Amino acid sequence: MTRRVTLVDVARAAGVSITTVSRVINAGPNVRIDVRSRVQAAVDDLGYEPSAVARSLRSGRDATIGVVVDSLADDFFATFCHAIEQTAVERGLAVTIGTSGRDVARETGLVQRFLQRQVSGLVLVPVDDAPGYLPWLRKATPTVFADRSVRPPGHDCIVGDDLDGAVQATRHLLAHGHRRIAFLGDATTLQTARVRLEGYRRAMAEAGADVDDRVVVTGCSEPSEAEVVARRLLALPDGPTAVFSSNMRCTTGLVRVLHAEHRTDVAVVGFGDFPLADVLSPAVTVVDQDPHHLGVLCAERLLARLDGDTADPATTVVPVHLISRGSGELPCAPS
Amino acid sequence: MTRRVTLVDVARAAGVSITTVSRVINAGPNVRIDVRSRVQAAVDDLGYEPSAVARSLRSGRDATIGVVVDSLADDFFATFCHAIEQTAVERGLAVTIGTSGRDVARETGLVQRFLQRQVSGLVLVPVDDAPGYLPWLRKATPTVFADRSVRPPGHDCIVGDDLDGAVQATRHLLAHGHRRIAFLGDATTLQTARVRLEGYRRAMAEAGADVDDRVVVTGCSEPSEAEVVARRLLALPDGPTAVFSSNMRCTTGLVRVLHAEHRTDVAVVGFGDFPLADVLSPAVTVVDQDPHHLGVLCAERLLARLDGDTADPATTVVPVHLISRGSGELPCAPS
DNA sequence: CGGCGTGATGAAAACGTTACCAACCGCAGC
DNA sequence: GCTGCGGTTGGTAACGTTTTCATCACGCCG
Repeated sequence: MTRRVTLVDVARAAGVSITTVSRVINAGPNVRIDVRSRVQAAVDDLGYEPSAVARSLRSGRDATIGVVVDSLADDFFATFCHAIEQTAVERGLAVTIGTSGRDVARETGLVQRFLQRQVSGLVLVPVDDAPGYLPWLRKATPTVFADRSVRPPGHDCIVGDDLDGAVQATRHLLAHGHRRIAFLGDATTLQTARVRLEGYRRAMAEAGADVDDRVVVTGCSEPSEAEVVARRLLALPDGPTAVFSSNMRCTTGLVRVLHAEHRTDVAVVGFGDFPLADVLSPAVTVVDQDPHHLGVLCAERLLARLDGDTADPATTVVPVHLISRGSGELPCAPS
Repeated sequence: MTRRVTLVDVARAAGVSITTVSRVINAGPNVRIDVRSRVQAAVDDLGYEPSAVARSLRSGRDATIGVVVDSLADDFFATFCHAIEQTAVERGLAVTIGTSGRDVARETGLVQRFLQRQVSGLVLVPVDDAPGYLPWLRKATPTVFADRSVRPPGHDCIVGDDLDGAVQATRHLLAHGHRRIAFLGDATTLQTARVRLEGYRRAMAEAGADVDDRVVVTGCSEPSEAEVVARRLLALPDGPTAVFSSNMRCTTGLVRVLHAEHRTDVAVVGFGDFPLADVLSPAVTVVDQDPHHLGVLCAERLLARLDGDTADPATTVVPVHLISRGSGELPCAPS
């Protein structure tokens, strides 16, 4: 276990002071060309690598951004994180990722640990609308909330247009003659789930269609739960002729059941695109959120803040758009 | 911008020395009960949070593990990372993720930066078999190589049984009467691609089946490339009756083309499971690698090393198994 | 010829923590 | 009463870097 090579070692080898070495490392000015090369030689020779930790301590900021998402096993969040990593690494920032599993306590713990780490910035997908850690980060660390916004206002948030997306999806099904449209969604403690339900109800009301609460199901957070619910819905005597599945996990569960039961008569629009949605039979019509774009926007906003952008924090609503592929255009079967 | 609360502040508030505060924070022994509570009160009062950076500098180790994968947008690696994060966070370790994009230079750069950060350990999916940075980390930082092994030996590697998986897949197709079996794979600079091709050739030879090099295609790293190749293969006058697609990206491209051209006569076995593979028509037979399990194994091996396990580094080969779903069991059409 | 900017260099003080060592107290044993 | 010891404390030196400030040599201008 050999000791780490430090500035002191390099300085000694080059016969200069550590200050000079530091200047060379950081391409600072005011170093004679011959000294510079002598130091550089010593650096290469000894295999010196600067200690990011010491730098962080000295500067008070870690060149890292912290990201908290629900889960990395979810294609949406994985793509989102990928976009952030891509954007951040270009700027020399590392990305530390934590998964909350939609658990408030875990999320809070992760944020706390990121702050202890003195990360330069945070990108958070909050489980709760009003996270308890909000006071902890007031002004201290630039933070961008993603996918779900937080209260009170005064924070940067970048979210998809959940309301409009849900309205579009529901209208689309209505336009194809459906009236008995089921809603499948996550727990309404989640903002996205709540807003999408609201959009669904709004579009239904607007069209004068009755909403039968028996076919409005919330609380499905895993595909397996969605499967159970989907089976139940399809087995109803006066079952729905169409389903608006308000998130990707529900959609995969639903699609799996439809496929297993060979039900090609039920129309489906899902919120959130997913790989191979176009290869299913029928291909699945979805409202696309573009997680990659969302990630890029979050990273860029954060980088701007790190660069000193002091504009008022704002909530950016990213438009979503419907991709017709077949499942959403199935006509309403005459009863 | 208020200054950070440090040990000094707490010490002053509690009327003790920073040493004592440090002891209280770390639940150290030899502190009188009343002093302990007085300090604790000051900590709570001032909202003191220990600086992870200072701790890292002092201890010489950052409570972080670095992970480098090809891409987070790939379901395999995303699930893999998720498993690592889950396992690591239980032990109080943060996870910093970098994506190499299968670029050796980027991979090397990421490793270098992780080392500068003095991460406690590394989990790497190496692009190259003999990474140039190997000497840099000799003994310094516990490292586990995942998915692809490295030379020379002497490192912990945890890989799937690519050879056996490829043999299984090819035999499976042979067993269903196919002789003209195409191979679709990534660039052979990648170990996995190379070994899987070897497994394919071995199984073909073993069965006495000819390998027509026109239907052996490597170099497809993206679904879009695989699509182009798949179209070409299917258009051949004496096209293959079956395809062994040696990675998930190829499989999605291939499946997309088969679906678009309504070719349900071509048998397919893919290497690497993917979401909804069971919902396609026909459902896709795959060799499953279980990325989650792989991630857990990597994390556990690394944690063991951090705990001082000094057993000889070893390469663990995780068995893979074939999941029959339909596409691999299509019989060979009589010509 | 002397004052003086200017460019190159070094010394030393942070950053916030932990760990070693010394100091101190009270009490038991001789 | 003195020694020794265990339980508590505090002082201080690291950890490796950046940054401020001082120093010094040099050449230019008045």
